[in-house]
Amino acid sequence: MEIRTRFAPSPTGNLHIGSARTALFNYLFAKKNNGKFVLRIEDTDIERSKKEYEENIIGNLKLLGLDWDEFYRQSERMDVYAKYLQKLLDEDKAYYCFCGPEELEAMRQEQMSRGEAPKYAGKCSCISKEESQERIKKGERAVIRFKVEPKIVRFNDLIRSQIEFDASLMGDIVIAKNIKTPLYNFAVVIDDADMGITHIIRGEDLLPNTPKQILIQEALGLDKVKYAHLPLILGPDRSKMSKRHGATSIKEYLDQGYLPHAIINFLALLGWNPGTDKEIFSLDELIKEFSTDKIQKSGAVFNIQKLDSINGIYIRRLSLEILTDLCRKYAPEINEKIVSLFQERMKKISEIGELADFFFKENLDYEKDMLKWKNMTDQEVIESIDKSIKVISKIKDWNKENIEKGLLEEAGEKRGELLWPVRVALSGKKFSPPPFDIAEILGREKTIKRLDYAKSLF
RNA sequence: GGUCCCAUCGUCUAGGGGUUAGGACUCAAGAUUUUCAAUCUUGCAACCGGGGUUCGAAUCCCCGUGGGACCGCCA
Repeated sequence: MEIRTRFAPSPTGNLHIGSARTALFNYLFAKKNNGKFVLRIEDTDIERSKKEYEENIIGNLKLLGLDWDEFYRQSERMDVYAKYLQKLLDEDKAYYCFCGPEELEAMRQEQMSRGEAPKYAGKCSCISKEESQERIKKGERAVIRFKVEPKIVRFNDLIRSQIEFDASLMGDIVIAKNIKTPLYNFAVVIDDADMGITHIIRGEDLLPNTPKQILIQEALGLDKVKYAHLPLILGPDRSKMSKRHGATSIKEYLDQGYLPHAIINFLALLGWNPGTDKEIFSLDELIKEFSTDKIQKSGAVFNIQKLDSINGIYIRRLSLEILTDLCRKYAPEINEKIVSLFQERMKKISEIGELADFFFKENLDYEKDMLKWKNMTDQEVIESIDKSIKVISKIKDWNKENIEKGLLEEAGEKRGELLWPVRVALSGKKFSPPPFDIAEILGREKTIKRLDYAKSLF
């Protein structure tokens, strides 16, 4: 039988880092098994669903390389849900509930205060079909509740093995606001069956929904599905990662200059491992190596330093041409020559702006004391700069090899004393690529101009 | 509070009865550099606690403890 997985986000926000990993695992599992990966937009909540979020999710999924084989939108399938809803109603497996929100809330509070699990007591379950039809006709508002059978629901989770819930603790659940507006727990079950989904891979936060969905599935006589509940991605305080922990959407990381492949690689390692020491994987390699029994049971803290480190590796592997292209987003005037100086210094592409800014500034702004190597005196710095200017003026073929050769010869044993002031004069920074490389790109004229300026500070 | 899930360095993890408990990130030191980065070498650093089972437990079992998720007419 063909393996079919799905990623089913609701378009109520940009693609979340945790959702992206869920999508990735679904994708990997499907591809690994020569199956299909389905993307389904869960937009039954028209209030909260926004087109822009759907576009963000779709766009970022594509950027990450997680292409889907089939696409669905729940809002376009309302008639399907209505059909099944009616079936449940007809078979007395669901009923209309006329209880108002206030009434329900009061009941909840009371139960909570008694230390009980809040659940609907089933007040409206005995209203006859005729009566409820009449009341609805009269315009009374009613939701549809599913009759939850009080039994132990057991299922096998690919990651956690046997799990069981006592359904008698749940109460009858609301599955639709009305016949035309189904709710999450109902719509998923219909869709997963309808779309032939064989494996549901999703976040652990949905574990408590599973027994409800299984019960609905059984009531409708639909095919069973296999489950795999992924551990959550955690913030530094070990709670579910959320906005207060920092950036949570893929877009924010992309904007900061993290590479899609690096993000994928990092995400894969968050809660999964290949069982070997290998850590750098292409998407294809991940497909090859992926297996659910290597998925971790406990949550994984999102460690930005690890992401930085992986991103650095990917940046260093990029061709200069591609990297330069990417850098232009942050520094439009940049060229390959300059980028080459920073390729091994970047953790993320966005850093290029600050790293290379001194190439584009007319005047550098730095403390004059920065020009001093160790405890040089003012006089020594001036002499040192003079020497450098002299050497630089005489260089015939202007390239870094010759500049280096000339300066090094002049420096003799005292490299720091000669080279440090040049570095600062040319870059205005303490940390920079070698001054020879900078000088070469700057050109003789600008190089001397900057050295003159440095001298003028004294 | 109820239900469910989880537990190896600070973090991500390997290891599933006998290991000097391994790797990666971070951090520190060294080599290389005039600096930073990159690279290489070295180092610091962990089996939540208590009981069992066993010749032997990080590993199996039980009980604690700790952490988390969920308890919507959201998904």
